[in-house]
Amino acid sequence: MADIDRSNVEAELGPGERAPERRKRSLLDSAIVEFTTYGIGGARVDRIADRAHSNKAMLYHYFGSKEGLYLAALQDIYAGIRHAEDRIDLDISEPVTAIRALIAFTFGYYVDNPGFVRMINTENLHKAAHLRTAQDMPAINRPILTKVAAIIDSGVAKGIFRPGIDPLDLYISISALGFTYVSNRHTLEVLFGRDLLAPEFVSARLETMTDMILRYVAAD
Amino acid sequence: MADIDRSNVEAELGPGERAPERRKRSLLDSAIVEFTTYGIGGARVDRIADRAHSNKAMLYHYFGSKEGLYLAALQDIYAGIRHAEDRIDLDISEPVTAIRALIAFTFGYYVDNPGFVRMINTENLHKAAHLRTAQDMPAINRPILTKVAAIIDSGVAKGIFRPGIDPLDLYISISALGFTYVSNRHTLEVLFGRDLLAPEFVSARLETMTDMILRYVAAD
Amino acid sequence: MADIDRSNVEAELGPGERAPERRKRSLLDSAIVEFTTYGIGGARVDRIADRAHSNKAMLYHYFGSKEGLYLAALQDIYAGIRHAEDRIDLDISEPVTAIRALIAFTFGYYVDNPGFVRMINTENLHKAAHLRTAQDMPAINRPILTKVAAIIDSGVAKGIFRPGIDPLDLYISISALGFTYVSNRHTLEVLFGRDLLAPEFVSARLETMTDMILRYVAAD
Amino acid sequence: MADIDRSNVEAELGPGERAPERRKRSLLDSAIVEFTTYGIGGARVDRIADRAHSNKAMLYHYFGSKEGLYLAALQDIYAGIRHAEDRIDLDISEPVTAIRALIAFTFGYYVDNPGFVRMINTENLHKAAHLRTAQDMPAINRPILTKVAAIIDSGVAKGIFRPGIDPLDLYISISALGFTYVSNRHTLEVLFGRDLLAPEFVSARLETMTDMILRYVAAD
DNA sequence: GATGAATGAGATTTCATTCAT
DNA sequence: AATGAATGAAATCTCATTCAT
Repeated sequence: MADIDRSNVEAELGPGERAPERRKRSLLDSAIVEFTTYGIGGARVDRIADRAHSNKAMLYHYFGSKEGLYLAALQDIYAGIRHAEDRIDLDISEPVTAIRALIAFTFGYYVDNPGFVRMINTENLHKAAHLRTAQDMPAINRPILTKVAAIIDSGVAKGIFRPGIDPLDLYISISALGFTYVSNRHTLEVLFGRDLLAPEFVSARLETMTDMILRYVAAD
Repeated sequence: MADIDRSNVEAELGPGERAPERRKRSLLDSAIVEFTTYGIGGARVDRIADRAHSNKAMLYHYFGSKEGLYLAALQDIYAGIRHAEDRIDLDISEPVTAIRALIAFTFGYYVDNPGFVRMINTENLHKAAHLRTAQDMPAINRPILTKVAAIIDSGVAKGIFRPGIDPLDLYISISALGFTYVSNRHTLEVLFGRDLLAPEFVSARLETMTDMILRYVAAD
Repeated sequence: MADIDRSNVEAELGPGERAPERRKRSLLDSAIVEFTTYGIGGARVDRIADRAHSNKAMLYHYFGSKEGLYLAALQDIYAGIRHAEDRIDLDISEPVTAIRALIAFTFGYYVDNPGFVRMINTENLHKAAHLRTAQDMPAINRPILTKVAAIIDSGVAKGIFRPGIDPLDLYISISALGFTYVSNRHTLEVLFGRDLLAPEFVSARLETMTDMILRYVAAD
Repeated sequence: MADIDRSNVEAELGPGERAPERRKRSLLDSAIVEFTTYGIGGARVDRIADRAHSNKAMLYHYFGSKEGLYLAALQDIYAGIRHAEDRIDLDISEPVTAIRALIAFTFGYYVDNPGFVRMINTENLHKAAHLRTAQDMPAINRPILTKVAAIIDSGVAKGIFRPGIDPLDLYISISALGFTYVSNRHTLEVLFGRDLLAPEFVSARLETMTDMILRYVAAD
């Protein structure tokens, strides 16, 4: 599955891992591909089982239903980005550098994990009905907001960022500039004839994003 | 169908419209709701026919297949925004005002037409396979790029915008800042607990977007 | 379907009957055979559809689910005996003759409609869970009790039956003497080596039953 | 398993019983509950194993297949009643007392062992196909017929019973009056609104049965 | 002997599409 | 043009049985 970087998750299982965990893992990976390719209604449990070199009975044994599998896949997707976010190394005392790193990480994650982007879109088409049933999502996602706030505060304290910027609003802007670029690249390509994921355009995009955010937060 | 503003499309039919056109219209409207709610694979032709107070045989008579109906719905969605874009009144000689108007229109269209946003997402999940088969999409979409370019050129000529800004890149930024906000509002709400479509947040968002774009294009 | 006499039910449909009613009828008949042969859990919707020269989709269209079909079959079975009971011609003024006729009818119905007997058994194995959901069963079944009571009262008034006999208790006795004979005939045959449904044993049984009931109700 | 009185069967195992016997015993008990609740087709080996606090592999180890387990359960059920019948203490020289005791035992066994009743019904729904494969059923069941015949003969000899009564026919009548009462109590309750197993109705039923049989056999 | 994991075959149910009128 | 009925194909889900340890 080229689409999705699973190395962080696999790493949680040591050499003592039991086979069932590997089974579940490969079913989950297969499910993510399937759900993000065909949507929930279009996904086929047969294909999911086959792609995982497993069988439908196992899938139902572990996840109960197609919907249960989707929910597990969704939570896995969020666990993946949370895990990655925890590892970003930000030097808060250098707010410009820190915000550059955050932008680069965020955009990079979207570019490297199109499955993540597709899963978020799929879940939004369902009005987040499944995510709503998951536990503690706000708690899990608070850390990233805390990081953004710390960077803003540091920049304001140093007099290089202007005050009054809302952390969530800024985070949404950072996310949006990269997310739509990746998410809508297929229709944009048809409409405007540009292959947005060509390396030169990806790096140009990162530059635009960074430039735009830095100018936005800069003290006048 | 509260979700989707069809007034512009309906307006194309005059008082002399024939009943079949109304049939097709209501099937299309129903299809858009269905496809954007359940995805292509999850959409049910029964529900589409019922919601349109029509029947499946009519649907097949007019659109040939579920896929044909989807394609028609997709083209209808794009016809809607093109139609709206044609009507924006931009005074190119006032580039700041013009770009403000363009941002407001773009964001407003997404907020007012969630069906549009959902359809774009659905089509991107399918890697734009259907849009690719539609004729002349680039030609149809060139006008909006031309407008952006004209605004940039005017601003640069006046010395208030900096040179070197790529029109498509700028347009993607404008679109992205609003699109993800609307598109991902459900998951964002669950993750961060803020109702993004509450009026005060919508207007705050427009302000952020405008501020961000204007600072980005401004000559130093 | 040799097992079940459907002539009374079929008769309700006149020459103006619509095809769908015939479809439902043959699905019901097939279902009764299937459920009484294999039980609810052992019944196969494939076989039901095939036996009715129909298809599974129709079955689901009309009855919603296997369980829904079972419920419809159960109600049909009870409608059948109620219908037949309504037609028994009893001369209350001749209580001995009347009770003979009632016993003969009851036993005869069990012998002629083994599907009825099997369905009752199946439903009792399920603790009447489905029958409980059907509407107005007590109301539908009151007429037979009223008949038994009228016969008893007439006999008592004439001084040939003894007083104090509970109608329901008597009806259960009449039913039981024939029901178990039909219902348990297979195990009884294996255990005791007698083919209970051989004509001579059937008529002997009717004689025993009649004798037993008449001696039981007789004034001393 | 409140339903089924297993004390007599358990008693066959002495204090020296080995664990495997207890395993088989609890699998059998669980199987009887399962088969009589859901029928053969509806029974689930998973549930049987779980209810016995055992596992499916054990079940297959001991009984070979679901069908084999059913057969074992069926034979166990018959062994239970045969065992109990062997213990009835009948004083043949007092035929009225003896027949009263036989009636009371028979009805009591049905009331106390609903699992027995349900199993007989289940097997009859399958046309006794399994019982037929069991060895020597007629031989095993002859003793009860012998007892009935002895009582009749004694009564006739004493001039208090009339001659010409067929022992099997009489036994079927005794059985039937109680069996249907227990077997069909669920549907009867729905149809006629009486809780037949309430103690007062159970004892009234025994009285009716006894009265009916005694009047039937009485010399005129 | 004992057990959790695994699976092929088959069950129920659904659905896009077509037909008859 | 319009519609309810019909259906083959395929979907989701289940289950008796076997395997590996």
